[in-house]
Amino acid sequence: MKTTKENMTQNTQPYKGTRDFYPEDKRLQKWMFSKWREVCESFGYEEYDGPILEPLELYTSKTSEEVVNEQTYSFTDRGGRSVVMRPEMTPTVSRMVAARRQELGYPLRLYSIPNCFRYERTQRGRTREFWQLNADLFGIEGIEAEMEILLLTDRLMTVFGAKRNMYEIRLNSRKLLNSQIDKSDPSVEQQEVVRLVDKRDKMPEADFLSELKKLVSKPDQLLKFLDTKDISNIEDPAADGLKELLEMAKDNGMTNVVFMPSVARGFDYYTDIVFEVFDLDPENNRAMFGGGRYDGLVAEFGVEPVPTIGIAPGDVTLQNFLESWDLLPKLETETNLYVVLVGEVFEGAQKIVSKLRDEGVRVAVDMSGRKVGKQIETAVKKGIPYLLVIGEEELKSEQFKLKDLASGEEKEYSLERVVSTVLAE
RNA sequence: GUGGCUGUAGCUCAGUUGGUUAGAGCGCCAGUUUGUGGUACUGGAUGUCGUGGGUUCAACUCCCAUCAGCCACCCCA
Repeated sequence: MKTTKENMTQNTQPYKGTRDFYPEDKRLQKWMFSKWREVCESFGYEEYDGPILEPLELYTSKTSEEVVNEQTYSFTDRGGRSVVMRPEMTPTVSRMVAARRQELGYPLRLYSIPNCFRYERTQRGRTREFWQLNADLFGIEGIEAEMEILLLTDRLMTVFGAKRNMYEIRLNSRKLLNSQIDKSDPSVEQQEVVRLVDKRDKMPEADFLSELKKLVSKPDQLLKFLDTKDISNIEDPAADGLKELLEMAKDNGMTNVVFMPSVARGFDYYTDIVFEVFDLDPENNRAMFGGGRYDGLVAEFGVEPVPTIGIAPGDVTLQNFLESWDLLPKLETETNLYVVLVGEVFEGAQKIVSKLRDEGVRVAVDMSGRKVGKQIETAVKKGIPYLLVIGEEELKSEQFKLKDLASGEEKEYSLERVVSTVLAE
């Protein structure tokens, strides 16, 4: 059978919206995830995981309608069940908490880094498979939970080298927003107004106003609220928590936490405090990720409610952020030593190599039989820092030529010195 | 789902008002007498010009469709 060029290109491309992770890409991902883990664990969050596949019902009435109806990868399994590949993690973790509602200790701190799938048109910052950190705090009703999540969010940015002038944490409250909507018109459908408010910055102001007038008979009260910059001007009991939270954030030196009445978030399950982390780079001015309180979700599984607040930063948006602020590190290969073989010494060299591995050196052996120059080129290409030459002479003398590939320096060492030199870095 | 832009070697691109053997740089491979790379020199491979159809004596260049990528909207990580 003839393989056509067309087939070749199709076969080597990853499926639309997914990414192949070659070693240099995977290194970056591992680096980001390890930072996420480091920060979460420093707050006492424990890692969990759940299945990629979930029954469709898990998402109906929990996630936003559009996400469930139009953006899921779904299929019917051989038993006739509707199955989806998880578009987000929150329903899964809520299900898990509900299942062991009584035996889990509260406050319960959980985090996970799941890959999620959404059938969407791809664009900057948006793929069809993505990873997101989900960190959730269960069992605390008070504003202290929000405060912890804000501190966590802040660290999740600064751990990557982000400065406070690079991003802003914008706070609002669904409860407050709904209360303000009620005041302007008690009969109005809150959810629709919330959605409209969420879109305000992205549409012409005139359109926003005319849309708003369709939904609210007396929009002036609401507009006044939306244009409020200083929360202390708002006299509404629903704003109390927010005021307290802003005060606490300020006391903790978080100068980039602000009140933003237009922040609403798309998911239906949020109940009170919501927030978004904004990239302040004018070239990439957008919400990177958000979070908020969703006190009702666990109770959807028929158990007593568990107050919950969580955040979910994504890998793609984070990477865009780090790129635009030049915060991506140069990551090197995990391998620290490349062994060049000269002559028929493969078997003899294995004993040396095993000793090196026993000492914790990560060694790759070139058994290609190519000339030394070619073997060195390969080591350089892979970015391996050290090179060890093993031939008949070395096996006899037990003295080895260790080459520092960056400087080009080469020295004769005993195996012991090889180990200590290579691991010194 | 809606709209805009783009699609020529692995990568970045050039390719004249359609004209007959499609180019450059980088990269890649090989060699410069066989145990040492990153410089230099020499040589080499690679593309049915995203795919399919149409117009034409002739298409990489024009038209249509399709796929893919990018960007914005929608939604959201």
